[in-house]
Amino acid sequence: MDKPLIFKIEKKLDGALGRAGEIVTPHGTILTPSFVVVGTKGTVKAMTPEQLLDIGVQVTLCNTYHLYLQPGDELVARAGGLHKFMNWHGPMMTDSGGFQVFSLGAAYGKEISKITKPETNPSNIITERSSVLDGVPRLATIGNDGVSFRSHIDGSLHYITPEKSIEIQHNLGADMIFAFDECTSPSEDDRYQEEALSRTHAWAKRSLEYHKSKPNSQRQALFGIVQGGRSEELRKKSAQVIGSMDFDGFGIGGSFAKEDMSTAVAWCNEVLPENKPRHLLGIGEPEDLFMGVENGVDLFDCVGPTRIARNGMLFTASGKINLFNAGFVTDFGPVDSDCECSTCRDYTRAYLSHLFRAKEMLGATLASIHNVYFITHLVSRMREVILEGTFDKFKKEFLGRYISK
RNA sequence: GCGUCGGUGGUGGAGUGGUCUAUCACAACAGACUGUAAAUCUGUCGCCUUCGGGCUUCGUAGGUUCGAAUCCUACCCGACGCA
Repeated sequence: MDKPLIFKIEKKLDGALGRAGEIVTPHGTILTPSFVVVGTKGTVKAMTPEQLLDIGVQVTLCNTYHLYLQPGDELVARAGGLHKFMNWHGPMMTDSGGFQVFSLGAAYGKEISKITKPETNPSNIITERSSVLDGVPRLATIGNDGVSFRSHIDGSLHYITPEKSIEIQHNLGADMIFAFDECTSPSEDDRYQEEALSRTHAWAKRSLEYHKSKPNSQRQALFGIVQGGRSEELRKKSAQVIGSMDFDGFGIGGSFAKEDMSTAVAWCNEVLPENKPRHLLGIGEPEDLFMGVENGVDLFDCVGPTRIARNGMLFTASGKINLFNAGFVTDFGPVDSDCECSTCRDYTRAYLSHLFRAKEMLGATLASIHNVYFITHLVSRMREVILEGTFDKFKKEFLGRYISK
């Protein structure tokens, strides 16, 4: 390969931004749209890479910030790179640490995350930006040049700049890496959104320049990240600015109010170059995946399927179920009778219920296998129906049955 | 038989005269979780309620006291010790 990434569109959705295609990376080809399973610390929690392959997972995403702190990116490089270190030999992405600017900074200690609820508690609104919140020091503070992080593991102070993020990601060696960005909350005011956006753009440029100056740019693709909050003007401006830089692909970032998400994604993808892959960062509820695919997203990653699995919540064709609920104690049927995963084939709801109540770790594994299978196959099914020309029908059938809470 | 200690809500276990429906933990019952500080977090957890409150509980039965899970007496039950 003379380029780190080749993207081809096979078929577009009529009258919409959606498309099916493929991304060729040094570690294999990803058929898109595709769901990227998150393995933050170099492991998809509770699962082995063999299980991921059995399920049909095509690509994983690990985190720069976490691996930099532990075990350290230089150690991973000495181990021969992250693919070898964690025994995942397929396509891999790393996030830049940009999300931790948000989750350990402005969002620290507040009930805000990727999706901000409209009825959010007033005390969660971000009113000031000091490094101390109610007497508790935040773990991240933002400067124009980079971000100071306090390690959540041992409290030590670290400073990450766009160049540092890329350097770490070069040491980790993923096929697709991300520019360092600042994710903002929708509750920030317009002035702050604008200020943060210009910082993200400046950081994107620095990330790209540093990346291009290194030989790793021959084998690692760099994605720029579009921000801009809920403003159409800022989203489109960001898509324009980031889209015009020489990135190999693009991420769409931000923390959304649920009802803003589809418009924000559409604004970005109307402007972003069509011939490069787009990744919607951190989104993974079934209804959101349909929205994203329809609006031209090729890749999604999300901690949801694995996190909720570990907490006993499983996807089914008719909605999520909580295995802790009393009714499942004696339910000897499969988790989802329509599902073909090994958990549904070989185990019952009653057994999983027992494992969770007994705090047995196999419960987390079996539940994760199911949820990852469910979401992975949902998205790959979306690809198939785009190719078959029956996306709308499939969407209607699925969402007609699936009750989201 | 005598003696000692002890019997508290589903469980363990605090509390030893008023602020006690009774700390806390577990269990149970529900809820949340979207680029993972997450095998985590939150709520409920005697009965009734028009959500203001009302009623009933600390082995059983009496008693002392303005007031008892807390003090006294008897009984029942358990553990240990001595016969």
